[in-house]
Amino acid sequence: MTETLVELSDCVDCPIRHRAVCARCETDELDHLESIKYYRSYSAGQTMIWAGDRMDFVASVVKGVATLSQTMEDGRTQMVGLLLPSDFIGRPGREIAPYNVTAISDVTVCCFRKRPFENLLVTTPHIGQRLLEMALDELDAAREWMLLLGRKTAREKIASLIAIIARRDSELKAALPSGQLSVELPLTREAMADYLGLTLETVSRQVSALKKDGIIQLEGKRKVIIPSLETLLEETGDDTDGGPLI
Amino acid sequence: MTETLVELSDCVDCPIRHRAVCARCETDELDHLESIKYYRSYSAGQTMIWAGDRMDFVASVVKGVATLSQTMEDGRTQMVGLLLPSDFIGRPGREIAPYNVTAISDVTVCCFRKRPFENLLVTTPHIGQRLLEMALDELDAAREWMLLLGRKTAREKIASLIAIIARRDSELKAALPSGQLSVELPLTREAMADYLGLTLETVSRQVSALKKDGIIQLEGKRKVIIPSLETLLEETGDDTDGGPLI
DNA sequence: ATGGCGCCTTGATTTCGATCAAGCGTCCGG
DNA sequence: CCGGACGCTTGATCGAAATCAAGGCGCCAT
Repeated sequence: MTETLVELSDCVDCPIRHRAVCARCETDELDHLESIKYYRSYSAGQTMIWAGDRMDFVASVVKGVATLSQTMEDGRTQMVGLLLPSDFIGRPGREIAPYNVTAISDVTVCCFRKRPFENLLVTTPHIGQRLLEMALDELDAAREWMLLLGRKTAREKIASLIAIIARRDSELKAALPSGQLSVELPLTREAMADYLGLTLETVSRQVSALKKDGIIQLEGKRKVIIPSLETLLEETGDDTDGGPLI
Repeated sequence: MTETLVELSDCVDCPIRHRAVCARCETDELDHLESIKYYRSYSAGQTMIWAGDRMDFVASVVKGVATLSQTMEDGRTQMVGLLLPSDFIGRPGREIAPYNVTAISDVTVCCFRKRPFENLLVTTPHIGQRLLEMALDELDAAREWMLLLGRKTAREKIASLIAIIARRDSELKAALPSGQLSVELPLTREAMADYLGLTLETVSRQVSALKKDGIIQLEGKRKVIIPSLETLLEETGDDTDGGPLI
């Protein structure tokens, strides 16, 4: 479980160095972080944090995909966050976790003990600044998501999800999103349903429908080929220009 | 429109002084803010900012209620934020407004020119710290809202909305929320529908149903009397203990 | 190899909320 | 005083997604 962590023990070589909460830190600030950090790994399917748990750390996702979700007593669950490498877990000043965090694939996180991290937040403004930026980005994403949940049809929801994943994939690889591109869905049908506020049956049906209509092609259950991003975007219901919001 | 603003020209006497973005500022920091601020008023129903507009200011709501909303080409709209006194409008570093901001009642805002405000953000950490706190609070609210939009029934949505407004009302007045309490809905049925991802007809029907079932009483169209908060909370679908999340 | 399990698909039916439609009360301006 | 706009309610019908149900495929462990 805690296998080859030697390879990522050094902040300078960290794969998420430029996007995570530490992105703006100078070398000496990194040294402080280095001294309070430790790695932890979880295997696919494992619950990393239960809602209601006391949390004595905050963390950055280094590798893998995790979800943030809420569950009602009768079992209805809604995903409220999708955590990818460089995303932040936890909230400074908060004792009790309000959501479940679940590893969707094998996940490695870089943890900071909460108290020392909170102190750093006061002393090194670069961390707070970056954290604010990340929180505002998440807020934007949450609001786009709210439009999806409240007003989009099942088909539009599926198309939007595929587009969202494709977009993030392509900005990760810095690949130009023209022509035919393909995406590996990191989610099961059930997780997609929890993301979109649907049932897994509806997800399955709508994926099949998009395939039948030639909007997407499937390779196995998880790999999606997008012949034309244009066409896919038309199915999302969003503004067609898709101009990047600044 | 810009009538009696003399009365709120001084930060020290400001009604939102202790909750807004300036909450943590020292007297000298307030002086800086004072020098770049100006008030603006809007009347009920007026659109304050259009999505796509260039924004050269950020602002705090001082008085009244406004909404943040997104609209799709075909007219479907989803509210993504409800702005009450002390809430913040705009994002440092952003040029273009991504959402519509609409005054629901007569609204007064305290504006800061964007560039000077961004400079203050770097020089006075208290503002950035408070802004981070507010952003994280909004993120929590957005996530609760996502559960509502994705998984709750129409009846649960209505009950939740009334509970949310009642909660905020009572913490504003610091009134103890025991026994019978009453709430003035600041929203039309249509605005409630946009908040909840419903149609206005469904909102109307479910409000009537809650009334018929004795969960709430109505005084006029807008004033809601809650005989038992307990009973109302049972209708929201949320965890019954309702423990305050820290 | 075989049985079981996890993940997914597809079909039949039901249901909740959307849509279409009519009408009520209040406020406001002519 | 009247007409109309606005906000709201209620009824009838429709439809999209949920629910109920069955079965397929790939994979692992016995």
